[in-house]
Amino acid sequence: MDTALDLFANVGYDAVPTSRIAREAGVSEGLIFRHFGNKKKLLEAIMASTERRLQEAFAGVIEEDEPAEVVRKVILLPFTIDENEYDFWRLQFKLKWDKEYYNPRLMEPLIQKLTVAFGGLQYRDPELEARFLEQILDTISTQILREGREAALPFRDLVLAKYGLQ
Amino acid sequence: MDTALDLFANVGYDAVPTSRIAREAGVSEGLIFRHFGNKKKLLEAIMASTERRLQEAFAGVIEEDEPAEVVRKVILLPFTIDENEYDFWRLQFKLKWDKEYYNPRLMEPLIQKLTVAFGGLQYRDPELEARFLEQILDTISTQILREGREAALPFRDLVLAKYGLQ
Amino acid sequence: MDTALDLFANVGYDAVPTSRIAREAGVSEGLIFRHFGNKKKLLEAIMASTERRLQEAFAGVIEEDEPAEVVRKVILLPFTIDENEYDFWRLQFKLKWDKEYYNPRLMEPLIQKLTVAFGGLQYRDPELEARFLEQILDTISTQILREGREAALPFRDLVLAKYGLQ
Amino acid sequence: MDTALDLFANVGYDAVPTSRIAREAGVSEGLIFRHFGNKKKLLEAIMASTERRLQEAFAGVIEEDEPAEVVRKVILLPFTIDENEYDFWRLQFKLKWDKEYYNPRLMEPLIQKLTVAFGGLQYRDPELEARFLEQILDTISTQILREGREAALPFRDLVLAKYGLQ
DNA sequence: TATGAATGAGTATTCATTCAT
DNA sequence: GATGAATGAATACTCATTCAT
Repeated sequence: MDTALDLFANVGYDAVPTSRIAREAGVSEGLIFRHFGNKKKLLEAIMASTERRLQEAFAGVIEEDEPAEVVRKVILLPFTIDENEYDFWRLQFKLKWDKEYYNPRLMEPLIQKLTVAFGGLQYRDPELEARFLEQILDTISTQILREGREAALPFRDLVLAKYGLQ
Repeated sequence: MDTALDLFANVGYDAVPTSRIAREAGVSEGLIFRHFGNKKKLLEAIMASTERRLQEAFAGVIEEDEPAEVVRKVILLPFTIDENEYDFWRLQFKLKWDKEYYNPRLMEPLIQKLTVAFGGLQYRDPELEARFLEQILDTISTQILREGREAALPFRDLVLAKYGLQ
Repeated sequence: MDTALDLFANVGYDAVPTSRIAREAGVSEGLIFRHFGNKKKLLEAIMASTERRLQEAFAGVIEEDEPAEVVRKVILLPFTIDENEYDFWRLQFKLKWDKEYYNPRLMEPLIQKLTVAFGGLQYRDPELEARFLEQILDTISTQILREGREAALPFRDLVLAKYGLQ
Repeated sequence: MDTALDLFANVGYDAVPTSRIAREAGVSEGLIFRHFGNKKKLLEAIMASTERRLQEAFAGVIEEDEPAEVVRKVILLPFTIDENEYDFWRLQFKLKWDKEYYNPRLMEPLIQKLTVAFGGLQYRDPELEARFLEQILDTISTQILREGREAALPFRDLVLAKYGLQ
């Protein structure tokens, strides 16, 4: 699964043959099918952890109750991703364009938490503001995944400033 | 090329066989290769118009000189895309994750125009602000391409308001 | 036809596409088919001159009547081939292994002339001797076509000596 | 490999599609590529045994030390080829015209053995004589492969007689 | 559990040939 | 007479999947 994740994320699901996954993983090609049934189910097995990983990532935000802190923690969220998980998130972003794997529902808990926070901070349209910040997060995450954490630091500070934080 | 663009954008370059492109285009498969040489060159032929299309899209902004108007026009830019070109831009966004086809240099003219504008508007770090707005553009464009123009209108107004416009 | 001869002889009939023949000949691919009908007939058009070329090559021998001179001239025959015709004969030799194009009848005039000559020279089995010398000719021709005229000179002298000539 | 050898030898490498090889061999086409990588490597796998087969064929000659016997055994060599190997040698002869597969070095051990033998027999230019006899071998082999063993017997006896043997 | 040989449907690409101009 | 766009059957090769061991 690690090898498949690496290849799916960096080469592409359709572009990578199961023979290559097997070779680079050092197992027989047959084993992949014995284990996962078929190539698509291998992808699904990898994607299955998405919900759990998101929950883990959101945990710190969800248990925070001070509105300004919620916003700050959300902005810092993309920088807390473990570098070992970059491939996983890269794959997520790539698959966003395949309707089949795009599930906007997964971000809802974060959106709701943010909506409450922006409500507390007296924003005119808290939900719109929440959805907008989520998009900015998306953008910053993309930059981190493509160019590395360092490259995104100026944006982080700019966004924090725009929300009157730090 | 139109058929290929449609399929590459909505199904995926690697996921779509040349036989399908030929069938849906109503030509023989051989013709594709006679004309473009190979599948990759067909993609490149499609992508070759990127620079020109971007220049056309940017034209209205580039010739504007009033700083606030520059910013406003940039924010409205994604809404000026012809719906016939949606497939083309969808393909662009999909291929962003393929290093081979990602060329950040293409956005530089817009970034520079915006930098000058934000300078004129007394922003503290005009270039950073320009690059940030470009990211927001990216976000809004993504939303338009995935959910349609209407869905992005609230964001447009929010962003305009944040920049003190309208 | 010149280009096709070159390519058939040096690359191979099946290995060379008509598109390449057309390109290297500087004509359109269509013209080949307009002119010759199909690829095989192009080959046959080239091969059609075989009989005439052989007759021309044999002419000097046929009109010779002195037995020893006949043998000598036959031995020297491979060295009289015009270098411009090497491709043609290379093609002949290559096609010898295709039953379809192998026509042993063509050598009969030479064999008969040699048989008479060896008869006059009191050889025990003139026809066998004639057929044997023809094979040696074949061998020397092969060497000339593959390594050049110079490389075959020692053999020529050896064979002349073996037949008590020069 | 047996089927491929048969077809390459009797139809031609370029003229025979891998699909036909697979069909006549009773295996799937994919297996050919799984096993040999590509068509050319299949040919090379067949040709790889050339050196060994030649050594086996030469063995009887190499261990002979009596000069006249060496010459006799060389002349008889083409008649000792197992009929099961005719396809293999036919392929060799066909490929002689492809520079890529023509390796004159392989005959050197035989040439050297013959050179020594002709030296012992007081021939004026032993090496030239050796190379000439090799050519005659080539001629006789060609005849055997094309017309069968019987057809070449008269030549065998003629050549033996010319070298004062039998 | 794990392998690796085997498969057959598919995939990009080639090629001889046709045809309208 | 000559072109070049177009074709479709074929061709080498790939790939997900199966299966006996």
